[in-house]
Amino acid sequence: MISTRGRYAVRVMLDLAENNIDSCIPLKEIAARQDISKKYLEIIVKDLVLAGLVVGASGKGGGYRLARRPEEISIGEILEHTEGPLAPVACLAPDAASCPRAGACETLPLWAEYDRLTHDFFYGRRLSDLLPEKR
Amino acid sequence: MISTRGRYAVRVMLDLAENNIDSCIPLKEIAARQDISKKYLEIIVKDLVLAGLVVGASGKGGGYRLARRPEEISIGEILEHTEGPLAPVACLAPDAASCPRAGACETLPLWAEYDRLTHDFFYGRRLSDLLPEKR
DNA sequence: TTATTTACCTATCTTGTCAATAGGTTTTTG
DNA sequence: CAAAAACCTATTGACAAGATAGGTAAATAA
Repeated sequence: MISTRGRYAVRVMLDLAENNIDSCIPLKEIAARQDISKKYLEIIVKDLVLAGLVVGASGKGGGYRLARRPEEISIGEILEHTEGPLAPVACLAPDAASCPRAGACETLPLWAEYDRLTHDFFYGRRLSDLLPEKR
Repeated sequence: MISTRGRYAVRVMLDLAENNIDSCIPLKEIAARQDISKKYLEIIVKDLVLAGLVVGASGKGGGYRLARRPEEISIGEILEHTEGPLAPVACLAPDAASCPRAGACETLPLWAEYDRLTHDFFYGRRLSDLLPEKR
């Protein structure tokens, strides 16, 4: 289940993509436009900055802007940096202590296949695909 | 993220499918074979009984058996009855108070598409597809 | 230079779910 | 009638989700 963190992150990124891509946009504006608590967004945007997806500028006239063009940002990236791994089961997460049953597990291939499906889906979509002109 | 409930449920169903499909198998045996706490499995199997996926028989010589043949049971059914809806985001869950933004939401179509993908994947797989002779 | 605006940082809180445990009651058969 | 099984209710501990609160540092416009 994709939580609000990931969903809000995508909405913030999309908001940045839609509103004057070159200048900085203060979080206050985004929060108002998206109707999300600014304080909560701060936590989420921090992850995006750390991931190198957006750039923040302090001080008056500051705000955030995309670090790359929307065509070069995949939804998968946004989700993994805010939600953690997209892996659908714990056994497939990168940090998973490998399960002792893994070798003989009859269900693991099923989860692995779904994992691939999920991964391909979200890394195959770019932020630009969500822009109004594309839809 | 698919939790242990759903994953254990699939393993129990598969265990039932592999071990003498017509007679009853006590949970004690399944728990030992799958190396899962019997007490925890009780909770999970209860959901499977309520869903009409397995049939329980009390008393000595009792146990559980599949209610239908493995070819007629989809993985999706098993998961939805033990985990709840497969919906990847809250806005798409059946009981969701419909979001006021839903009509204009630019990200909803993305989640909806992923929802379809997930649904089709798990309802397209049957328990029989996981049996060793199939793999 | 100073007030203002902004990002940035740390901590706390509440609620709910996950994963499991515990101890009992009822049902059925050998 | 005794054993073995399902079935039932309650509780627990740990952790994450979804925020909220209050402050510090940086940069600019006046």
